[in-house]
Amino acid sequence: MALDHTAPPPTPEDEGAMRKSPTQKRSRERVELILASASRLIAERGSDTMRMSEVAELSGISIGSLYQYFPDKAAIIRTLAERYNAISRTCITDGLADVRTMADLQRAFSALIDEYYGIFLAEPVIRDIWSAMQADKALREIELEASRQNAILLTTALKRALPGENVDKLQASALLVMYFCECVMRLAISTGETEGRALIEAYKRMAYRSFADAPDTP
Amino acid sequence: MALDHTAPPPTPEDEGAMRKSPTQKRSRERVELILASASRLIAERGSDTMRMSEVAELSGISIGSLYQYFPDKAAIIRTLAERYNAISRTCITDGLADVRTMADLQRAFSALIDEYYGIFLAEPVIRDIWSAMQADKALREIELEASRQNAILLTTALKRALPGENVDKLQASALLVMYFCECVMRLAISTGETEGRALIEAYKRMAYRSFADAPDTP
DNA sequence: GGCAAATGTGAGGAATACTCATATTGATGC
DNA sequence: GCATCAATATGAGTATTCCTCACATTTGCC
Repeated sequence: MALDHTAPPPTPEDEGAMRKSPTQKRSRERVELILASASRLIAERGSDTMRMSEVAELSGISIGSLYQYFPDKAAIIRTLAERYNAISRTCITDGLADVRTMADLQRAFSALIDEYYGIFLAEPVIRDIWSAMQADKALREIELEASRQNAILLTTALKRALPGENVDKLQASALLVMYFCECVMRLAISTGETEGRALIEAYKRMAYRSFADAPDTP
Repeated sequence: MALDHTAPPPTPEDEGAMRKSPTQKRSRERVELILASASRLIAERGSDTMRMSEVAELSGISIGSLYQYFPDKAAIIRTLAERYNAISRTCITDGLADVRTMADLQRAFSALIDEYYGIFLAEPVIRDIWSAMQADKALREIELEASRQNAILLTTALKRALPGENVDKLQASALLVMYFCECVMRLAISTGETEGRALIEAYKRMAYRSFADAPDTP
C-alpha cells in the first residue's frame, strides 16, 4: 500500500499541476525523483519546513529545473495528495464491489476504515498533507481543546437524557459530534449555501441518531 | 453575536499568546486595536494575505509595537480563534442548560447548529480562521472532490443495500460519511492512538447508524 | 521636576519562494 | 560527422515578508 516512487506509475493525469508536461524520458524520471525527494523530506520533517532548495539538492538537480516542472511548492504537495486519493479510491471501489445487503456493507465499511487508518498511521506523508499542511499546529490544538470542552457540555446533557447509557461511548460520540460540527461548517462553506444546508440537515440527523440508545453495532 | 472590538471585553485569560501582558491602560487599548485591525483585514482578504505591516499601519502603530504584544502573526490569529471559541462555548452552555429528555436535546441541538451555521455565514473571520487558515485553497478543493468521488461509490453500494431509500438523503449522508472519514483520521492523529481507536469505532457506529433506514428525525 | 520602568519606533537583518539570462543537451536533417 | 534549433538545465540574483534590536519617547511615582 505504501507508495512506490522507484517504479513510477504511468500517471499522465496529474500533470495539471505542472508547468510544462515533460516529453523526454529523462525529464519524466526527474519529476518522479522530485516527488520522491519531497515525500522523504515531508515524512522526515513536515511539509511546512520542507525547503524547495532541499528538494532540489536531494534530487540532485538545480532549483531552476525544479520550477520547470512544478509552478510552486504547493503544486508538489497537491500532486502527492492526488496520488494518494487515487489509491484510496481504488481501495474503496474494490472494498464495496460485492456489497448486496446492509450486513455486507457494514463489514466492508468497517474493514475499509480500519485499513485506511492503518495507512494513515503508517504513512507520514499522508498524515502531514491532510492534517498538518501549513496550518499552525497550535491552532489545531486549540480547535481540539474547544471540541473537548463542548463535548463535555454535550455529554452532561446526554447523561441527563439517557441515564442508563454507557458513558465511555457517550463521550466518544459527543467528541465526534462536536468536532464534526467544525468540519461540516467548513464543508458547507466550500459547497455553497444550497448544498450546505442539506449537508447540515444530514449532519443533524446523523448526530441525533448517534445519540439514540440503539443496540451496538459490532 | 458579532464580536465587538470597540468595547474590549475584560479578557485577561487569552494573554497566554502574548509576549508581555500590558499593564497600562493605553497598551490594553492598543491590543484591542490590533485585534480589530487584524479582524478587518482577515475579513477583507484572508489571513494568509494579511500582512503584519498592514495590521500595524491600520492600527496606526509601528511594527515594533505590534511585536511587543504578539510574538508572531499566528498569535494574533490564535487569540481571535480563542475568543470565538469562548463565545460558542457560552452558546452551547446556555442552549443545553434545560435539557431533560431526548426530545429536549434534539430541539436544543438543532437550534444550536442552525445558530452556529448562521454565525459562520455572517462572520468572515471565523470562516477564514477555521477553514482557510494557511492551507492551500486548491488542496481543499482536491479533498472535497475526493470525498465526492468516494461518496458516489458509497451511494452506489447503499442503493443496492437499501433499494427503497430516499436517494437525496442517501447522497448527503454518504458525502458526510466520506468527508468525516478524513476528519476523524486527523482527529485520531491529534489525540494519539489509544483514544484514536475509540474515536474511529465511534465514527463507524455513527456512519452505520446513519445508513440504517430509521424514520427521519424532524 | 526628576528618575526608572514601561512602552514606542522603524531601519535593517534573515529567511526563503521564485525568476531569468545564459549554458548545456538532445533530436533531426544533410 | 556536423550544423542547427528546440528542449532542458543552471544558480546567482530578486522580491517579499516576517521579525529584531538599538535607541527614543512616554508614563507613573516620589
